[in-house]
Amino acid sequence: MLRTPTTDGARRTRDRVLSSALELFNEGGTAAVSTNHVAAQAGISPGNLYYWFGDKDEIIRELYAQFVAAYERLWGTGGSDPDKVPLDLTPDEVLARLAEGAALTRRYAFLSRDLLGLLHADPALAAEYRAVRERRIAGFTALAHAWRTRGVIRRVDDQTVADLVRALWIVAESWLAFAEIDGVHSGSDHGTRLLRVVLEPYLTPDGGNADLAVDRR
Amino acid sequence: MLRTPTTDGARRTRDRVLSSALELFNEGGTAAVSTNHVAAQAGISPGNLYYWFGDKDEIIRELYAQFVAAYERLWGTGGSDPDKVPLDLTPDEVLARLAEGAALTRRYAFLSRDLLGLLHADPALAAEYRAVRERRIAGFTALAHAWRTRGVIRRVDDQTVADLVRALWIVAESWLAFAEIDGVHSGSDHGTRLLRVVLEPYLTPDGGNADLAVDRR
DNA sequence: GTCTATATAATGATAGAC
DNA sequence: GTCTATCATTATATAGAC
Repeated sequence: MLRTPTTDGARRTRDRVLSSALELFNEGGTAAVSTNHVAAQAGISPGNLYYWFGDKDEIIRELYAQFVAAYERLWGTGGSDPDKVPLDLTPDEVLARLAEGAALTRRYAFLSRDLLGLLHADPALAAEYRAVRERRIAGFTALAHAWRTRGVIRRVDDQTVADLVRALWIVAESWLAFAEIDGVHSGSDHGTRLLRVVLEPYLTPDGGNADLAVDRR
Repeated sequence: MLRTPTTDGARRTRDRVLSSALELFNEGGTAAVSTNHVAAQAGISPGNLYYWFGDKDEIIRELYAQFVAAYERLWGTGGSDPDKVPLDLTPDEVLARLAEGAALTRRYAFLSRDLLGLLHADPALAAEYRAVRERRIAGFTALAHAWRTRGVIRRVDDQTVADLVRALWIVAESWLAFAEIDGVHSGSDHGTRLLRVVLEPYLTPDGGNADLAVDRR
């Protein structure tokens, strides 16, 4: 509150609305939080909020876009195409990134709880979600296929790969909300454990470094 | 509408409120549906609805209770204790029941989308959910341990069993809402496939009928 | 850009007649 | 039990002054 020198002391209001909304949504859920609440939290008038956003759904969409951007920054090659998952990632590296992703999931916790309902109610958000999901599922599927070729995972058929990726996706998007219900909780490694229990049995014992796989344990 | 001979033409109104609410919730989500909408759909006055239910949350809780009752009917022994999962079930039988459960999940589709958010907003519902979940997780965990003892599943440690059961739980509760987002859809076997891809690799090749396990494929 | 003031509508909920 | 009537409250959204 001491600094606002830039030409656009402007846009800072918009950002404050977003961060206020995020905070309130995480606490009370999107259904219980009104634009008035958000404006109050941001320290502006309700009218001002409507100068920056058309309605509540637009705020939600923007927060979702922030989440997606952060997530793709986490997974992307860092290069030109932000949608491509690097095909040279090892399972351990993937699990490490998933652990980092847990922090993001926590930061946008309301999405874990409310997103499915919001998608059902807001076609615009649903369209955005579908587009993102399609790209990312494709990226992970490509990685899984690369792993299969290199013998990192077992030689399961394409349908199994597709199902596996989807199961992992569901767990990755939902584990936090389920964990919250239990009250007190383990660190972000709880999510990682759940993902690992799904992925791990598909990994070959040797990680693709030998031709003969023998049953482990 | 031709028959209402019983002394309580009474209670039928309550049931109509519940079925109307279920229908509207499944269509539009709990957030978008008000008690007024439900009353209109049920063909009664808003005031009358409040004769039968204290508020909207009470209707939701009742619908959740219906869902739970139906689910426990599906999984119970049929005997005295409805909470116990029969320990002699085979994996195939479990998957078969899961397929049946998919129909239930579809019937109460709004729960797949809204439940996590509702739990966060309604402590009473959350308490009920936790109690139910604890019993059922315990039941499935007991079954998994029985399987492990009989060699139906591999000899993984307790933590892995716990994580596996939780991962399956998450997928079972969420797959439908995720599938809905994609638009058109496969039958209820899509959910079964996702559950199978998680469970299947933990099964032993011989289902516990031999002492030596050899790697399959 | 931001505020104040306000319009409009919907919501949850109650009181009392039938 | 059920309805009609009604209320206080809240929400979204806009208009216009500053």
